[in-house]
Amino acid sequence: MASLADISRRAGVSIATASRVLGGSSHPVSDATRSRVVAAAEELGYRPSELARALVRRTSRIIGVIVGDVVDPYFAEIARGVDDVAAPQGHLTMVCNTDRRPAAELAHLDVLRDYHAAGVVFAGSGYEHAGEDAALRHVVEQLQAAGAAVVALAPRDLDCPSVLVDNRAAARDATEHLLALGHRRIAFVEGPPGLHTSAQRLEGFEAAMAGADPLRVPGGFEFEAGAEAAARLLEDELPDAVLAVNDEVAIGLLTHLRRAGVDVPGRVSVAGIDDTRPARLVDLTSVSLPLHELGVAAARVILEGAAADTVLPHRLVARGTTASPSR
Amino acid sequence: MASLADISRRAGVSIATASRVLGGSSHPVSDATRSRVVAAAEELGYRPSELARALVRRTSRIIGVIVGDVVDPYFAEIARGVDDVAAPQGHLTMVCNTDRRPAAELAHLDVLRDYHAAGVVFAGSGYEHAGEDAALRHVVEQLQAAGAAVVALAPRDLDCPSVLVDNRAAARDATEHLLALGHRRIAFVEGPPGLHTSAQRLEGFEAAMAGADPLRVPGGFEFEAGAEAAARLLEDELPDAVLAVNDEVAIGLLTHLRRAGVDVPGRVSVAGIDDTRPARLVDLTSVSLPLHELGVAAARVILEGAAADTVLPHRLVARGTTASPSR
DNA sequence: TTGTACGCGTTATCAA
DNA sequence: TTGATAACGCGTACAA
Repeated sequence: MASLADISRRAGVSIATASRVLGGSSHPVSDATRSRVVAAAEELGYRPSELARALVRRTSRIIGVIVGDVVDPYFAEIARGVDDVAAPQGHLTMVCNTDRRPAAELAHLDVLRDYHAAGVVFAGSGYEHAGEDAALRHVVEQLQAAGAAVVALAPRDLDCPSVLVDNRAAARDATEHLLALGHRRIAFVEGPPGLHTSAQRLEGFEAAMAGADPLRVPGGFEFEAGAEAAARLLEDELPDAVLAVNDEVAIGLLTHLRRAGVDVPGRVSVAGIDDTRPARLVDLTSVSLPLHELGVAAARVILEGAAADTVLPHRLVARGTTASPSR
Repeated sequence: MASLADISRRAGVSIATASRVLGGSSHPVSDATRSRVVAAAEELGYRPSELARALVRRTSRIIGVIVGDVVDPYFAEIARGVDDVAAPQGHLTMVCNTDRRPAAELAHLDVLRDYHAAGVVFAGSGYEHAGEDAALRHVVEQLQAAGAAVVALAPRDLDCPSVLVDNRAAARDATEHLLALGHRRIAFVEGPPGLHTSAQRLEGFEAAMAGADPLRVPGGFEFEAGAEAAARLLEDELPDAVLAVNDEVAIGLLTHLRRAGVDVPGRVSVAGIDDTRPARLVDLTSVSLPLHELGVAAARVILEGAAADTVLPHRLVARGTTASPSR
């Protein structure tokens, strides 16, 4: 690979001038030499070393996206949004899988710092009173001290800008949809305990159910949790409707109920939150969250210094799994 | 951030010795000084700069995964597999989204080269007679010349090791499943034209249908293509069964058929290939491909020099969308 | 307008 | 066993 030294030699100029024209410096260079340098670079197929550049500039063009699981469409959509604005600007998106383990998160953050990442996006929510919090805050501070922009796309106990959705309102809207259809006995399948997002969605549900008869079932964020919740629900008396903390769980629930011969939405209505692609596949009523936009916004905050601390809008999408009680 | 120089000063040794103990060199260092260096590093929270290290070693610990779309579970599973072995070894996984455009692929490869990536994984298939081929081969050669390991997980006209699945056999197995159920008029919804994978799956279908009555419908790799294929099928006489080039298309087909009031599998059987998570969600018969393992294998080839040019096994998974013709 | 020379943080070669 | 010192490839203050 041709280096600046090669170019300068070939163009008969100093390494500094070569750097100035090729690095897009504002330092004046005569048109004559400029074109000579450009020609030489062209001929040798010059490409600046991002490594060397990052070393001296003290910041690379790497953006890390911390996700719980790339395979989860919630995170994939966000990652896609980040990459859609980062890639055209020559930045590289590092999708860091934490497998939903705080320790893995920490490890990834370390590596990101070692590469002098330009920015870090926390795609998922943090835990309330997490033990790793001190260590986490420490790395984040180091990252920021090194000039990296850190953005959170879900509630986290971190001192950084954020772009959020209103989880409480999302859950409330979904619950009100169910109420408006005429349901009264509504169950909520909860998310993983301790997660901010879980708590907020539960709050939204309970707020909307004030006065009514709120039922709570433990759950999680994954398909299996939905299936288990369905089993539990089937043991007791079935409610009129169920709102799950997210689509994944709602689909697990839906699948299990239907396999057990329960008519959805005839006997029970089912709704989720997130509106990821699978929701559309099974015609699930859900609350559409601007996931791709969340990623786009995060990238803009990092690369263009866009304003942060905003809340993006969501909207309910009524589909075939919710209906008025049949009588 | 503390550098080697800081450590060496604090421990009262030269930069060289500090590097030797902290960099895990085999060069002998007395236990006394070694512990002094370790202590100093501990106190200052030393972390080697991956950037500087990569610059001198001429290779970074970055692995690029070229995918058509991270949101597509096919690619997400592969990326996850790569990361699952790369992360524990301190390597960073760069998921590069090409949006299925060869030009974007090229751009990403350029950047990967500029960062001296340790390896590149091509997750998706290449096009037959693609115009970008010359440029592509060129970058790949440069990458390899720079010491990067390149691995393809689908047929590509590239001079590099590969870990594959047998697409022909996968399509054949699915077709034979349909035949074994008693279907004769079977349609195949094709993939994007020109893609190797599309061609191979079609071949497998036609091979199995030798003698029978093969029907072909143009398609693609996405949900919408399945819906359109369903519309087209509904115009003419419906076949007994349909095999789609992948799950995504099969699900589009399934959804559209059912919305049109067609009984699946009562009237028509539907099957896909890939067995991504959505297939399980809608109880779709499919051919399970070892996607995660593909990613794992690629990472092992890159990081551990594992043997390549292997073919991983697949297996048919019969579910609720296929059944014998009812009469 | 151009060039010299130093620094970024490592690794590696060669002496001592 | 330890230490100078030269790369690696680039940006940039300073000098010319």
